[in-house]
Amino acid sequence: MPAPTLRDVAEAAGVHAATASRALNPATRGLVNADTARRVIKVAEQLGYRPNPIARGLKTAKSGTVGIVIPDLTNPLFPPIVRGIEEVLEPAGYSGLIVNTDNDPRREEWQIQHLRARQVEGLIVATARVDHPLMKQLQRDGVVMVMVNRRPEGLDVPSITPDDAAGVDLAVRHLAELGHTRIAHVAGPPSTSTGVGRARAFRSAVRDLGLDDDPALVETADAWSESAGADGLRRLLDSGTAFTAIVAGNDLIALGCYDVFRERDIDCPAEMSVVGFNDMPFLDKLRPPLTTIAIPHQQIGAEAARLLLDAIADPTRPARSVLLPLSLVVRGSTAPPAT
Amino acid sequence: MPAPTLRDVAEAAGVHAATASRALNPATRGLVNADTARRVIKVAEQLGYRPNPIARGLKTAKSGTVGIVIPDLTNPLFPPIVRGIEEVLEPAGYSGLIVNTDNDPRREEWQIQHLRARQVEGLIVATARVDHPLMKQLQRDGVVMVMVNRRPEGLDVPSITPDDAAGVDLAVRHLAELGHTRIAHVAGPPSTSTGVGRARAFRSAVRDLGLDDDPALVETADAWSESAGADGLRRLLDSGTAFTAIVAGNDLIALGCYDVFRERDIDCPAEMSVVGFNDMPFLDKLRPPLTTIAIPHQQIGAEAARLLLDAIADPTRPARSVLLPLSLVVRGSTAPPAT
DNA sequence: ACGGGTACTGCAAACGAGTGCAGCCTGGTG
DNA sequence: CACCAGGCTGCACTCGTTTGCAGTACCCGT
Repeated sequence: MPAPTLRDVAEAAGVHAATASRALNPATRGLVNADTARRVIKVAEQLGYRPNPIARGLKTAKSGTVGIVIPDLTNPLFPPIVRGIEEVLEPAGYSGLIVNTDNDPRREEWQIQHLRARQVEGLIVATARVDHPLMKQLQRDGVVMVMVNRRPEGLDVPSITPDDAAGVDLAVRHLAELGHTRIAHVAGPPSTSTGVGRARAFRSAVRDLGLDDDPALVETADAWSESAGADGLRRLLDSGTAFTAIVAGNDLIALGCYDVFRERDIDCPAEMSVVGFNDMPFLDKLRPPLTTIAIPHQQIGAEAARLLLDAIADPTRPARSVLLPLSLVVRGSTAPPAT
Repeated sequence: MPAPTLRDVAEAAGVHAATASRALNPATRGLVNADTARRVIKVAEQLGYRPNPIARGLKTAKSGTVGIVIPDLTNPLFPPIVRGIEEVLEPAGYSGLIVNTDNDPRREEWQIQHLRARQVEGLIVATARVDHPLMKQLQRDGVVMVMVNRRPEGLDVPSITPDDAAGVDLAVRHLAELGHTRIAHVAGPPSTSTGVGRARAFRSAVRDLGLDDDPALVETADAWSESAGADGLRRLLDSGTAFTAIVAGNDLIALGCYDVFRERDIDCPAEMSVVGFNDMPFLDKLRPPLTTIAIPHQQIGAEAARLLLDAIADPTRPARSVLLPLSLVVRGSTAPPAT
């Protein structure tokens, strides 16, 4: 038997479809006699009626879906964010459509086209680059969206980002307290807001704490990856600059540092300390376990979803952005410098 | 300006909406004059017309979406599978709706209800338990679905599973070749088909190779988790049974073993070898890097999606199931037994 | 008794696309 | 010249739901 429709319910309850519709919708229930409403609801339940969101969407121009655009679901950074998003979307009756862009702008554009064709009511975007024409375009088109994790510059869009500056400060301060004075930074790619932001924060933290602020101490990796991180550290080491600790742009870059440690027989943490960023899963299983900055991923997702729902409800509301506090997780990769 | 509709296109091309519809649909294009068709298509392109899948879905009772039911997206096992799924869904014009069940049957039921309400055309289910009444129910209801990774017993549903038996055999054989004769198994929970399946395969591999087939050598963990794995190994160790190598039910359980090694000061691999199962990311970064059985996750997902699309196209086609081959990845956690 | 609320409920028209059926025109044939 | 077939195109209805408007019935006050 096909799924019961609103008409079936109405008929069974002896009312017109319109009345049934009103009775079933909490917002319009007040318009119908309380008894009638009760009866309709009971019948609907008995028949196992489920409103057809497609038909509803056609009429209301609302699909009850939002697009979630991430570079790569396989990156352990994102699943918790997605969890957070769904956690708040779901009770609100929304579902998320997840797409991967593989960091490919063409693919991204295609995917977003596709999402828009599917009538998503909003977008949660985790693929922001510093200069991101597509995002500008979307904003002009009046697509409601919120950025997570990263954000483009000069674009007035709500965003949820970890408080990178505070995080970097935490890392540098920790190393300073251990006694390090020459601390290096292997930064993320300058095409990402997080890359430049953390680098900037690093310099200022170093200055604030009165440590050696030597430009030679910062090197940028050209991707958020292990191998790029390893390359970065190699360049740093080869340059001859002296340092006893490293703040890595993120955990993957820190992992790259581990590779170089092994390759060059550097003892971590005895000879060299390193702190990561993000607190990916399983970092505590490394040898040595990685000291890192923890980001409330799930909370980021949840907050982003909340912002998006707000924006959907009232698109005129001014963009609001949230900075989430981070925390330092001390494990085994940091120690006082060798004397 | 609102998105152009079929009517807009028709009007701009000077034809009736019905004609435009036929011209745009490759299947019915033959019904309209080739020139007219070309004109309509061109106008559609110029206006940037995208058919509204909601409206289309209403008429055709097809939503172009399939549900993907997984226990927990945060488990690194699943993202690659999801990638694989989307990889084949996407070119076929379908999208996937991902839901998490948290291994909670009530939640699972609720989520699946929700998916069905959203008119998904099929389900890819990764949460199968050995005895799974809900799946039986769904099958009776004629929901087309395919199982990935695990499968319930006594249910005639297409499924894609790794060839667990072959994988376990690979692991045991590897250890045997290194010279181990007393090999233990920390199995996954018996409520999952993979748990019992691998345990069964373990016993038979051990027998085949003529090693000690001692029931005391297998202990079951009551979850696929690190802590459950650790508990399992502790019980095994405390029982006093002697063994020099462990086949873990999966990588997380192996990770739990690592915890116990540290806790009891056991040197891996010198005193104890261990091999995992699944080849999660970052296993190579552990100390020692974990030897494990690699599963073609992405391929599993892709294959599952293909099966599902087939089943959607022709629901009468008999259930077909696929067993995917595994491979052994030798890293640092296995070595010859201490003499 | 009548006018004016109020409280419901039904009617019908949407939303955007797909589709059976009927009608148009054209060209060819007898 | 009449007729028919075939090739295109348009009409109108449908999918399931929402919603403005109109209508009915009832109650109240004057």
